[in-house]
Amino acid sequence: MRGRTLILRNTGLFEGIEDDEMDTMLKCLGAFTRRYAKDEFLFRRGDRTDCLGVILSGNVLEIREDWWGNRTVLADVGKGQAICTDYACTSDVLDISIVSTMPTEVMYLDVGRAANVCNSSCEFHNRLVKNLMRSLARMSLGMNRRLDQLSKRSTREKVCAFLSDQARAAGSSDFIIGMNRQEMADYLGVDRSAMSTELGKMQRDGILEFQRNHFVLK
Amino acid sequence: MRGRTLILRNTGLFEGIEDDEMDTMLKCLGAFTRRYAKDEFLFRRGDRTDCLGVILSGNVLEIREDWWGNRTVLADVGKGQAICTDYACTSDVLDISIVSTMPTEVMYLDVGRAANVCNSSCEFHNRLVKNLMRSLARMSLGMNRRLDQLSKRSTREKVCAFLSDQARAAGSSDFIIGMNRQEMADYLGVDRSAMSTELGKMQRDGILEFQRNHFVLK
DNA sequence: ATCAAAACGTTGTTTTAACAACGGATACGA
DNA sequence: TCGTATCCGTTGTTAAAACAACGTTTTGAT
Repeated sequence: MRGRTLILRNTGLFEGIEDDEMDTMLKCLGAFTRRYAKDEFLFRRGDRTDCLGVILSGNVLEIREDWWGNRTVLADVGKGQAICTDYACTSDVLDISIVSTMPTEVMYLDVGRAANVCNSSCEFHNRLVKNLMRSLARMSLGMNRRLDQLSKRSTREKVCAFLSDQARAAGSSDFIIGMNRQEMADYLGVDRSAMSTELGKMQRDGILEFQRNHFVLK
Repeated sequence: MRGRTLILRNTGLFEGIEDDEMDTMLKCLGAFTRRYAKDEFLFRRGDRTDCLGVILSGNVLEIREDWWGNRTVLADVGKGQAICTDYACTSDVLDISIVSTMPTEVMYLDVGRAANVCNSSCEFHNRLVKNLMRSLARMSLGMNRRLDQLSKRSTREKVCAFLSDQARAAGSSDFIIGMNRQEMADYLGVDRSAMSTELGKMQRDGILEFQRNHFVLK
């Protein structure tokens, strides 16, 4: 149970809650774990759930399928990350499917119970609710920034928005990014070589300087 | 106060809470209102707030500015809609500014208080917390869908993703959309005429049919 | 120190989308 | 009913991004 505690902490849901309170909390949340084989569906489009899941081990993919059956991998979720948080909070029907890519163990926590003050001595309940809200809000803020980047029309605009956010996150106009060019291009939905060319132009235009992953905005 | 009640209900935060309980709730949330003139800043980048705001009257814009000063209007927020929900929940510094476009009245609610069980008889507290979480999660789901659309490379893929979502929302492959072509194109970040051409091709390819705003996916 | 693989930037070519302009259809008010 | 404004689709043109291929630099393991 010690290993699990560490993984659960990674989700940010249990910040401010002592280790020795965790077991109580988990009971209070109706926690249970489930194992999946490789290539097993955890959820299919159309399902509902009141529980969010924390990946204890293994790996899953979130997949969306459009009307004509075209599939998109929305996210690659690994150890210590959560799934279904949004759906559990809204009680909405899932419009995605979730499938394992390897043997996977998931701990489920009932969100409905989290939002109800339980009868027992859960003075940490408020804390958990705040953590959950903060987690939801953080996701939302992150997506907002991503939307701002992706909604830009040109490669240059996307790059500008992306680098501005990186600079703000780093707290400086002089910073290092944790992605290589290919990852950055995929993230922005553009071609790697086209982006490389654009970065070159921007440097020549004098609005930034860079070598490899080290950028300075001007 | 009656008019306000109706507007506040529109936010979805007070679902399941009776009208005569509202005033108690509002006190409990430290509610207060503030008026702004036209072109006044409600918040500037770098500010913090513990309160979400509900627009009682008027209109505001959410604006993001990148490192080089390029401005983007992220959202146009009107009566009955909320601002700063995410920032209030995370206590993060705002990375956007919010400015009024006309005389505007805003009611602020302290999110921190919402997540704490108060001493008085607020049995509706849990309800409010659930509503707030649901609201956050709904925003998140909506943004996820939008991201799925915008992250597509080609116009056709974007249109496919968009129409699939519309169909799912309508619960049928035969549906009517509430946007005109220009709005739809802006939403997907593409050119209107290019999109129109693409829609024509898709119809010729037999994967959908449409007249005006009436679509049928095949 | 050497080698192989990965990462990056550059160039030329092809494909795609943006842009501009226009005509027909539709909606709406006078 | 007429006239006007809006909406929509189409076409030809221009601009931009994707694509493919390649040489250099960097990285990391042996």
